[in-house]
Amino acid sequence: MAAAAGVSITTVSDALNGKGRLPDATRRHVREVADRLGYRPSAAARTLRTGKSGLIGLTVTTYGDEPFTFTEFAYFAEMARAATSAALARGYALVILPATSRHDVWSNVALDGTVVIDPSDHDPVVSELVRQGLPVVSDGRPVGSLPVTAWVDNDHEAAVLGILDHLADAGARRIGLLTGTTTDTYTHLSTTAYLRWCERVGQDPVYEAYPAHDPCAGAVAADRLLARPDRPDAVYGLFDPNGTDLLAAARRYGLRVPEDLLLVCCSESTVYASTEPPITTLSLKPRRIGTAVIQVLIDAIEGLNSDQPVEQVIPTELIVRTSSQRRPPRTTVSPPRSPEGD
Amino acid sequence: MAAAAGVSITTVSDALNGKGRLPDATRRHVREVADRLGYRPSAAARTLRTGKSGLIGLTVTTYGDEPFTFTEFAYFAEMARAATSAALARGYALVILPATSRHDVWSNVALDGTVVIDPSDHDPVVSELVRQGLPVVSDGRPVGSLPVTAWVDNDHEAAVLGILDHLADAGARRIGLLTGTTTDTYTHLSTTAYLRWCERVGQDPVYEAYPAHDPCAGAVAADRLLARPDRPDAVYGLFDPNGTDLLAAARRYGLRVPEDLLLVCCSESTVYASTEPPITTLSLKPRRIGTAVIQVLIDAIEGLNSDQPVEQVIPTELIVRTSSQRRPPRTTVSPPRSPEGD
DNA sequence: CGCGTTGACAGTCACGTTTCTGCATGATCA
DNA sequence: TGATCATGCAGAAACGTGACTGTCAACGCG
Repeated sequence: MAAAAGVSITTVSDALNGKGRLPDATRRHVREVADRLGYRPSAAARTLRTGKSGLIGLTVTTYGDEPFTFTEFAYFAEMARAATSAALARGYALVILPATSRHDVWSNVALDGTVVIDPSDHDPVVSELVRQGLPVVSDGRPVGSLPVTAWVDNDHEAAVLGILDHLADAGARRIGLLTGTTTDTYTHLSTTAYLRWCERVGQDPVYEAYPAHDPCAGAVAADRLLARPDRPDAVYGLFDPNGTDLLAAARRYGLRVPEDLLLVCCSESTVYASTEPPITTLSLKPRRIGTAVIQVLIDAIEGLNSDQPVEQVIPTELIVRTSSQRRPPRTTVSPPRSPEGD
Repeated sequence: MAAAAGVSITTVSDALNGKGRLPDATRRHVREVADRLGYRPSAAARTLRTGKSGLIGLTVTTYGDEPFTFTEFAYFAEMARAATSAALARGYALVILPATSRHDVWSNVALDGTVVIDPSDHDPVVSELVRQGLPVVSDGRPVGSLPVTAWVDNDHEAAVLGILDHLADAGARRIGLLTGTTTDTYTHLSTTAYLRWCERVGQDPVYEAYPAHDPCAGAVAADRLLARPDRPDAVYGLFDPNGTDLLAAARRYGLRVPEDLLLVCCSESTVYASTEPPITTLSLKPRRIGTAVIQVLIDAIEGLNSDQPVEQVIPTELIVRTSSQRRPPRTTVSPPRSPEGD
């Protein structure tokens, strides 16, 4: 390349990167020759020299045996898509990596930083990355003493309390919860918020837990919840498929929604807008979370705000539909209390 | 690192890579020191030296302004997940990249090869990659003279013909099609197969087309289709959300499914198992496609079968549910004719 | 005893950048 | 006119690895 343009390697580098002291004529000449030859600088060599690869790792911690759960819930897909877009806009690309601690894959790729979705307690991958000095930003408040650089999350407790109040306002006397058996932050915070709410209003908790990654178990748990002698007259489901599962279970037991059973579930799926009846959902705003996570991470990579750990709270949105209203449906959108702005 | 272990750089390299002629004692010693120091060989340097990065690009060509459509259809998410798993199992990681021809992102990452989902005609990114000598495998038969290394696809024509026969067998007299306005292979092949089938059996084509990336347009098109004076008594929808859209439209017009209207749509979503009624879907088996694409690509990268271009056809699966059966539903699974085995 | 062979490493180069330093050349100025 | 200085570029080091090549001792064998 340098030879073809009749200049030195230095001149080529300076011309293409806009550095050095070169007259515009030389710069144009070099670029022209580069274009003609289809020359592309080697990313590997640049990474080796500069120490920056422009790559960001993306990990979803999972509980099943499959290494990934992109498709499991719409939340992950939405979040990943937003993160990819945001990273790209700042010149970074996302590498999908497994949450397992198998070093061979992780150490084979030069990363500038990592996004971890819903990290578990004492995640070995996170510890290793932090030890290497790489910034790690998590989607989801880190459990225990996980040493992440920053995190972004919703206020899950406020969201659950808002939903329970909403259901109580709609006339619910005994609100049930469909929750998970896993120990991640989301499940934990949501469940304890529910229990505290029950205690406050003096209602006996009515809930069923199941392994959230098992779609069959969700349907069974929904059925169990509605088969109980202390059957609830309103249910909030923590996971995306709970809405359809609960709807099917209600149908089996001859319960009309919303007349006999009020229903809300946490989901990003649009199918709940056209179920019969449409189901009220809580959106965690994965697009905003994905974008925020990437911005914070890239800021850390580029040393833009290394003063203190960043903790960002994204408000949720309750999309009220027929399933949680005893009165005739109004298709309005009302956000729950959100502790902080964006 | 070399100094810490008291040996030369060469010895470290040989010890960690299992090469050279070293006694096991030295090998163990070096590995022990490496573990203790938390030493990881530089991926960038290795890539520069070996010319292999262990990274595979993944691109979804899109038609909207958003750079990605992972979440748009469950197909993409499933396919991407399977591809990620398969790549990982062979020591490769996936990098999500935009389908745009902006060079700056593409040339900033060292790729060993690329997976392109549903490439459009004369895709500039594909041409550029092939020119660089990188293997490119596409999900979807390439249009025109797109110079991909290999491709994997379903036999969309056979699938459509199978569905139309299935609907005709169930008593349909006039079968309609909900299709797209885009020019991708899937839409094109499916639509022409429909038109040929109509010609063969002597039925006037009844179809509505809409821009597939616009979710609102889908609902409108479904409505249009059922509002026509020559209203079909069976409809096949080419895209994932068509099932719920058509179901909602049928409800508006007071049409019972399957009594007044038979319904099939192409989807990977499980929601159609629990709609009212459950809807028959065609699965393109995205997991098998994603796995196959990665295997073919990595084989090409590693030079395992460079003898000839690989073209692989994955059979589809028709999941028959209530919506396409006039007789009482039997929940059986019957694959359509599939031209080749796997 | 001489010679080839093998084991066990160390030395060195090259991968393709970026970046720092250095060297001409011509212009400016005292 | 000689000193200073900006300009325009070339040279060379370094990034950390992997693949050769080289060296030196020990050893077997005729």
